[in-house]
Amino acid sequence: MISSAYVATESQLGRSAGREAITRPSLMNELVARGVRITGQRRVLVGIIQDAARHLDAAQLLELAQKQDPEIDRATVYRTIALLKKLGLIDELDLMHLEGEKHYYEAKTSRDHCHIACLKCGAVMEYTSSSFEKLKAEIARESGFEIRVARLELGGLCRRCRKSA
Amino acid sequence: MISSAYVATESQLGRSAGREAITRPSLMNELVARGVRITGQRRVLVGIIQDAARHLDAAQLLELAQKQDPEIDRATVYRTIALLKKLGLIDELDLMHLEGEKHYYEAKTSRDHCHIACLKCGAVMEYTSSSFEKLKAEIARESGFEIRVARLELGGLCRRCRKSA
DNA sequence: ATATGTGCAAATCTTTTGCAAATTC
DNA sequence: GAATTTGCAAAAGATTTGCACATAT
Repeated sequence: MISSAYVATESQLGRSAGREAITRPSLMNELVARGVRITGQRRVLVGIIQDAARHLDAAQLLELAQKQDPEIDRATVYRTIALLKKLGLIDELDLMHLEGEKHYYEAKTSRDHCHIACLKCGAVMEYTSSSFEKLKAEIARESGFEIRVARLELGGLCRRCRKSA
Repeated sequence: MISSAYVATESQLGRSAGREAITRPSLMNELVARGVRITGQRRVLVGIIQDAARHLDAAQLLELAQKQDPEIDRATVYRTIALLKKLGLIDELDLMHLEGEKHYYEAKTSRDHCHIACLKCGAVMEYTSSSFEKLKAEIARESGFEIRVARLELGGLCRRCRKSA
């Protein structure tokens, strides 16, 4: 079993100097702004996703949610994820399928960022870069597509695992 | 149900002038070179993946394989995919989960490329760019990761669907 | 009051696994 | 002949769905 160590983002570490700040708009506010009906379950689930220190999959989200409201059902979790995804408020990740076929979720950030997962220890690092923005613009221009979602995921060996190999 | 129209790659269209050529090394040769045991089933499956005009999921691969050898089993398909993936000979894609949670496979190309899927009609376009290579190099440098696999997938509206919208 | 969301349980879909028989080197 | 691979059938894991009841506006 792979450990789920988690390497903080540059921005979390305050090392994003020189780059635009990354913000995560309030999911609740977004829902209200779009006239989405607010239920107790949605409050709980959205709150957890918003404040999560790491990427959660549906099962983990359910587990955390049930600590606040034991009645919350698996189905509600999936339905809420589907809603947020449809509204473009969360991003879905695979993290290179490090642990089975789960999907992981995170509140959408103001700028797209990529995820690098260590194939050995499972550490996940986030990375933002203006080069990524440029690449997306280039692809949009040359392909004629209007890009709605972008997902860049990388797998490899983190610094520590490279050394110990 | 989303149609699975498929927009050819630049390279397939011969529009890759000015860029390095994209090649798909022979999977069979690679297997032999690595001393992998060659079975009838592997010959069939690898041949289909190699020559596929579009990205196939496990079920489609099974279906095509059974036309050549009705005895081939689902399990063998998955085991072969796992083998090829482990050896780094194929890439796995989600195509933004346009149709459920399937995974799609393709023989690895000499250069990484990204996939843009139309969220409306399901068309998939491939795109290669030196900017992508540069971005990967930048990420590797700044993150300290040794990158083994890269997957860039985009979702949006293709030119045609933008117009008809 | 009415449309919408929820829990429950069962169903679906994709992928994996144990094991005896078959195949490859 | 020994090690590996296969088919089969069953299991596992993730996600979805129908439906009667509950809830938000």
